[in-house]
Amino acid sequence: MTSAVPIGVAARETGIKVPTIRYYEKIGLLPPPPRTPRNRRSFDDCDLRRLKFIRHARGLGFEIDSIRALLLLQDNPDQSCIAADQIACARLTEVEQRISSLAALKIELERMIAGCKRGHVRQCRVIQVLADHSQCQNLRH
Amino acid sequence: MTSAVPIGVAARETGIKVPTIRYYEKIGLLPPPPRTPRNRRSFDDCDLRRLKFIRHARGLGFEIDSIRALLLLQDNPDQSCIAADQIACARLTEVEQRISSLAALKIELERMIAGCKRGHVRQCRVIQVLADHSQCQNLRH
DNA sequence: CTACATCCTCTAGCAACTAGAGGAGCAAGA
DNA sequence: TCTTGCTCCTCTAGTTGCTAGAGGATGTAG
Repeated sequence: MTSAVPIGVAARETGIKVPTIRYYEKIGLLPPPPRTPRNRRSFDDCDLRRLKFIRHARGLGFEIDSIRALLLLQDNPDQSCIAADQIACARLTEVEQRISSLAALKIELERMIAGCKRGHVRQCRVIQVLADHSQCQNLRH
Repeated sequence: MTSAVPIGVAARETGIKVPTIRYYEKIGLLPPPPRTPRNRRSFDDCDLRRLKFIRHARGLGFEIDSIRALLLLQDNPDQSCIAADQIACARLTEVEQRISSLAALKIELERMIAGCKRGHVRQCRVIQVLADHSQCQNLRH
């Protein structure tokens, strides 16, 4: 009903910036929408749904290639969804690893900052720890 | 004593790849080392320490510009170290924010995956949630 | 009639590297 | 002697996911 909106409206509705929408079209995430006689892109509800899907997935940190795979699955609803599950699981693993490595960094940074007496650089614990990795508790980085 | 090593050895000692060391020189993080008569870079202990400092800071997620500032402080040990402290604190805040947003993503991904019955894409919860943001508990992303 | 908004295309830039082309010098082995 | 292999050099272009800007067309409002 409301279909056929220009790119600016599509951007407002989906929260994706205008150049980014064009970029998604260029890399083939979004099928090229039809053009008006004045050569303007004209997006329908289906395009908007697709754009929202992309935005949501990007918000969850999925890479463009994963999103491409997820969209392909969405386009073929009779397929098994094991692939979608795998992509989501892989992303979950990534997120878990990232969280644990950031947690370690947090501890290191806190130790650094706590040790700093706010005097001269010569005695600054932040600089000292950076200069000498062996002063780190956590050896993973 | 052991000074004056070529770039390959410097790379091995510091754990930074050869092209990356050249890159750091190019962007001015590392002063251009002297060359041998055969035009080879020759790194001394001071360069190696600086490279290790950079590697450690990169490992902690500091951006190049922050590292530039930290190195400048290290080069002037009589200055106050408040600036170093501020850079570290800013990084800590970033890390904390990143952790909490990743924690939210983790919950969302887990909910998604738990809801998936591994049947057809048509009923796949992963795809459904991506397609409809309102099904998300967490509205931050 | 002019200002403003919206759209179009195309190119170039960001961070922080990484990969590859194309070339040189030197030592050890066949 | 020749070849293989290692290290080094410079330079350019690619990566990811956009973002910014140039330069131009068209429509509407005042």
